[in-house]
Amino acid sequence: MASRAKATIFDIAREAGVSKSTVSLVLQGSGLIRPETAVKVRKAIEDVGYVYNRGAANLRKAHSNVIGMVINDLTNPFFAELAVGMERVFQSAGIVPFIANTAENPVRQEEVLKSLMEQGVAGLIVSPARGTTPGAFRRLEMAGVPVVFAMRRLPESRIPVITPDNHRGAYLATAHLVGKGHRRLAFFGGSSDLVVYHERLGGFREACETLGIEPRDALIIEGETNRKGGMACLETSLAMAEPPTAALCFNDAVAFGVMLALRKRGLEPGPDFAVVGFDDVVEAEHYMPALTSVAVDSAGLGERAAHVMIKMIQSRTTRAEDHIGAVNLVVRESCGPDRRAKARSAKTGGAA
Amino acid sequence: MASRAKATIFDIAREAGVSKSTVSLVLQGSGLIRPETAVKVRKAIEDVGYVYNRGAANLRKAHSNVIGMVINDLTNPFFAELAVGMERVFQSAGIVPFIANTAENPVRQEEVLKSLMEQGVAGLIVSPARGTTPGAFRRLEMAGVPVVFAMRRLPESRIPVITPDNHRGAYLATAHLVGKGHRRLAFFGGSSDLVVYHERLGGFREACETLGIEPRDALIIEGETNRKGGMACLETSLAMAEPPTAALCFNDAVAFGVMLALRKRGLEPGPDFAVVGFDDVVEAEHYMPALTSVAVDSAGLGERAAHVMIKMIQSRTTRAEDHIGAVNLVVRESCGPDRRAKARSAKTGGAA
DNA sequence: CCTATTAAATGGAACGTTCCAATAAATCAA
DNA sequence: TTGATTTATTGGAACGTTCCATTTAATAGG
Repeated sequence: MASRAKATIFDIAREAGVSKSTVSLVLQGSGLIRPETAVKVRKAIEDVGYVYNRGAANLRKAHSNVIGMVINDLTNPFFAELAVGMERVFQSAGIVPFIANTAENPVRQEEVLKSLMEQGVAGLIVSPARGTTPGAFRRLEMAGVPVVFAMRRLPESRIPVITPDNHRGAYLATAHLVGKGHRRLAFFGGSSDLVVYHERLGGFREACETLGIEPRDALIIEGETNRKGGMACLETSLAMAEPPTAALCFNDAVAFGVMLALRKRGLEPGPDFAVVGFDDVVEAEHYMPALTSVAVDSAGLGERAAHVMIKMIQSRTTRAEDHIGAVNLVVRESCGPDRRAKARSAKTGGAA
Repeated sequence: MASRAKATIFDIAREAGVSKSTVSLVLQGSGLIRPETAVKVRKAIEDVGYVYNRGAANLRKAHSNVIGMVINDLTNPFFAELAVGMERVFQSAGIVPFIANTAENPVRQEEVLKSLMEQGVAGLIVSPARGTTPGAFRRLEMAGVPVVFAMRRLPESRIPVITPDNHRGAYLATAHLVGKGHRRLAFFGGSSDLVVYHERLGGFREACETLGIEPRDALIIEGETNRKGGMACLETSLAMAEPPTAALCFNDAVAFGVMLALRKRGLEPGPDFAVVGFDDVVEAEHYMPALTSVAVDSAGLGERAAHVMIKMIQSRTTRAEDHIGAVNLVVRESCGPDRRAKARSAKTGGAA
């Protein structure tokens, strides 16, 4: 119970009747010490209730084994998945990553980054907060700490990026809607301060152009990237002279909002108005109706980001190639039956 | 680009033409140094691209300002909320907490705890993984590190706990069901290796007893604490001779599963079978039908836990009082209308 | 039996900070 | 002026580890 002064390797040394250097060697698992000595030392370690002081060690050693993951919104399961994916590979590499949340706040992010640096991290994986200034990572670059961006990129930056293929995802989703016979489309939610927004919107626009949808039939409404934003977008669009009949949403949360708003108006998501989401969070599958969405495999991207980081650390470089992850459209029920074909019976088997 | 050897306070000292001690004082914001000197030093700090080495400082200082939060499942928004609540208060106290995820795995938890200790944390807030052995925190107690448990408690442990009033929550929910006219009830999901389970189940049982429900009409089915578990529980219960007409679920995820399974059988959650959840996650409000659930204010509990931790650190104690957070039943649509009010026409039991 | 080689263990310096005691400079009381 | 006091600044010794250069012990080669 009494927590007497913290035990150090000197205490262990005394207990085991060896020198501090020997203890240090044992701690590092060096093969230079006689097995019986090692056993003796390990017993002493146990007896004195020793806890390794990594701070002291890092003072002498070149590199720490701490990696920081900076996430913009942990309450969003989508980003939580990303973190979990990274953790998985770090774990198997014997590294314990520390996660910090910025709550989408650039000031907070600055603090977090500073703190992590002071802690002497070996590397940083960051999903930058919205509104991050381009200079925010200058200090890190100066310090030569390897950094990779996950899920989001910054406008102009040489830092390697791991993101899903947003452009293609949006293209696929839009093509799906056109294929269902829709001719007046909308892109709901998101705002232009996010690079992701431009990527997804770009895919939407390209699909419209390629597939012969007039620009005036491709409505774009910015909005919050949550349920509320989705509800607002739908209301706005339905108030127009020639409202769209289908929408690609910036993400699933927006899509859920749109479906909620439809229901509130007595419209049925799917038959009455087609909705596609983006991200394919777990909820999407269980919604009523199940949401068609672009799956991005965020856990997989997390794993990839972690691998890249480990490589960077090993090769002591601060550069790496970008990685664009494959996406695929998961078709469920929220786009209803084909518009031009006859209405099929309501019971569609959920394609997974 | 070139990351020349890390700058230390000596480099700053040379640059500013003062001694290292002066620099140290400036870094600590001591009022002892002349303002003009401080300005000079701060400029030098900026110029050399200095980053504070907290590890070195902690070696000398009494304690670090790092606090660890160990969460059993970050992908569960419920626990993510808890983490965010804690973060909020730590932030305003100038502390950057590090979050680590154990993915409900006691072995992983052990590693995480060890790593955090080695890092020299000043305190630890833990939501223990399922199946944590009672001895898992002995080392921490020996080291005199303040620990508080959040959301979950361990069977026998002197470590302070911050949890919602599970017993009362379950009691309220059960009473609500009885008040709606249900006489054959069920408790779905969870398993007895979790203390929370016993607390919630206890509330359910007490309510049944107090309100005159026979034990044989109070069905208890253990199961996974996710959607799948909920679906399984419902199936099992409906296969019985006299199936229940209402269920209190271990948590919202189970409740969602139950509702899903009901729909799959062509039954309407609410009118045909009443469902109450526990935790009141954001989704609950938006589900179809909206889920009646016991709100526990996890962010609030997180804040409370953080406050307790800060107190403990300041008063250098490892003990504190438990705190049981208030809960309240949020009534929505998943329990349908009153049973006795309506004619007893709709038979709910053995569908199929 | 002596020396060369290998194996095992060790002492000392260094890492970047803080803190204490000591100094130097400026101010005050007499 | 002189000593006492206050105000700013400073050098040196820790803190707990790692790593290098040595020392000591054990083994092999002749």
